[in-house]
Amino acid sequence: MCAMDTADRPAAGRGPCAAIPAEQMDSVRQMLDRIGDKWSMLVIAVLEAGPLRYTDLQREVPGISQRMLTVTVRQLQQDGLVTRTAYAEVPPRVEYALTPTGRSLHHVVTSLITWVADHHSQIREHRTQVEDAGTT
Amino acid sequence: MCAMDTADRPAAGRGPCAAIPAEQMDSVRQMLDRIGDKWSMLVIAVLEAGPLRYTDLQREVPGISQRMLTVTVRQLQQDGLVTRTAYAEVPPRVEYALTPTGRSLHHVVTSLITWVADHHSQIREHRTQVEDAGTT
DNA sequence: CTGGATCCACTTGGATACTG
DNA sequence: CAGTATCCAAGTGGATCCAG
Repeated sequence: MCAMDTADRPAAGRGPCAAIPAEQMDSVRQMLDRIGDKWSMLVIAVLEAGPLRYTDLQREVPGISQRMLTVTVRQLQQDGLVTRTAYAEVPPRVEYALTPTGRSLHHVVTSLITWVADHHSQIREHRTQVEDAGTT
Repeated sequence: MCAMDTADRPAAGRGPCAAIPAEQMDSVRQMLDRIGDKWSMLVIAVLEAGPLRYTDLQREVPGISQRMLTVTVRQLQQDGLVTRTAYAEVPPRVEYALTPTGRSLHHVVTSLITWVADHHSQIREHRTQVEDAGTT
């Protein structure tokens, strides 16, 4: 897969499929601002196992504050990645679930988590090595 | 992986492998703070096509400021994702390239870009729909 | 050319308290 | 239970000037 088409390569002539088609560039950046923030990915990952209510969601994503949970799910809702279903019951119950679009993120989330699992120790190691090198 | 099985299920007790192993949870969050920031992914994506020098890098990532480019590449360097090679020439030349670890991110970057390409218009659409609904 | 350094606006995110 | 509102600290990121 060659990252979409080769519309134009104005920059240095670096082969047929240099990087991102540069039109996508901006879209990618925008979406990174959304799903690449501190919590969205985690919420999505957690919701992939099935719908969850507010409190459960907060418990499944350790460290998230009420504020950020609220903000995050509302954004994801606006983007059409999750749905919010409120049941008018005596103890209010609200359930969040992934939309098909949200579920389509599965592959991205999975590959990310897999990668992190494979490399995070290596990266932490390298980070301290660099610090130690400065001690010389 | 287990995060994708049994889509329907009561919310509460969700079994032993609900989503992320919860030890990974924190690692994933930390790494998201790194590679999920505004520019790292873009820089990595651009570098996948081959080494680039500072100025070229800045041109290939439209919108990035000098400061953020410097900050970003330095972080990626600390994490062992890119290398920085300075040539002691008359006009200083510095080249940045991916390390094997950095290259291992390829799959993540690719699936992300692909996903964005597939869904960003849909998301933008949904976002405006929500806004319009509020106008009612 | 390749940055480092500084100033500053804006955003993110946590803590807390309060509401339906 | 499921939020909302507010305050506040820290970080992000852009612009600009400066230096090797």
